[in-house]
Amino acid sequence: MVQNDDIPNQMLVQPENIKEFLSSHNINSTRQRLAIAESMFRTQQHLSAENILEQVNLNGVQVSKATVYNTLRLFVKKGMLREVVIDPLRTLFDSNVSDHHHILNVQTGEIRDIDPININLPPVPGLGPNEKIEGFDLVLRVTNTTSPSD
Amino acid sequence: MVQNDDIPNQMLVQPENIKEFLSSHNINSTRQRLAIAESMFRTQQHLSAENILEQVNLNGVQVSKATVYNTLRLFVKKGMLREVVIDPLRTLFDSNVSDHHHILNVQTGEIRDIDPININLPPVPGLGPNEKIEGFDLVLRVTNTTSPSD
DNA sequence: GTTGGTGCAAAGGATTTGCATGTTC
DNA sequence: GAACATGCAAATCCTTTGCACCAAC
Repeated sequence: MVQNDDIPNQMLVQPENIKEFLSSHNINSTRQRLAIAESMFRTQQHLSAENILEQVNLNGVQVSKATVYNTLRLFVKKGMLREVVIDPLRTLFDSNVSDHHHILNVQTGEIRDIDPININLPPVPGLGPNEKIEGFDLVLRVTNTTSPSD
Repeated sequence: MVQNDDIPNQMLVQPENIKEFLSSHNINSTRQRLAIAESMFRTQQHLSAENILEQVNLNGVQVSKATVYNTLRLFVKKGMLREVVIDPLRTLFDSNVSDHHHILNVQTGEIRDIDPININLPPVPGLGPNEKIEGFDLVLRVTNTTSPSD
């Protein structure tokens, strides 16, 4: 039950800790995985495989796209990463695996995390007799009211 | 401005009405569009382009996949169809364009519509000063409590 | 015959697969 | 050297683009 009120930087893994972060999840450290993990867990963002590849390359590490995908999938399987289905064009990966929801700015395309909103769902009409609610994904669509110039 | 107050089964378009349904949305009828519209609007489902192609082919109409995609996009643009981003593998199209949300059965993969839930969102913490909530997408993840055998 | 609309083959892009290579015992 | 783990080229699959064809005037 690791839940912070101010989640911000707790999720961020310091570079020197990445090796043990991987090993604590039963993942062998390799050059490629370290580079990918560093890009992924250093900042709290929603990144595509393409984004990760760019960052890794900027750090001077040579990795193939296939490896980026396979590694991100591995991280998801190990519970270190969460897959986010918002953008129909690509899968995004979220290093925040705690319970939370998302804000999508439909103008800028920006996606941000928000703390779990305390919603008590009213009785859901269409629920089958044998179905139990496991959780819910919520995406708030927002627009800019004014030009963000001031 | 064609909009019904009680949308439920009104969305289902009878085959003989499909032509005028299209023309009322300023869409010319063609063999391909009629076939696609028939498959899409006859039943209330969430269908992928692939699904539509299968149905159209079953009805003995020859249409290319590109045309299926382009036609579905056209229908979305005209407000006849809604794009649903839930499945990371493919885009789904929902013939229910009224305000509503979705149930995803994580075991079966089934997606169903539910009526708009009357949620009053508490003040959202991470909202920017210039951002206004336009709406929200809600996906309830459900599981089967018992085997659905009885 | 020119203009605009329509359908689709081919291109493009995201993701996965299968295999070659490296590592461990 | 057998068994397993790892990385990536090539394959696959979803979706879009660009252009050929057709109809209306």
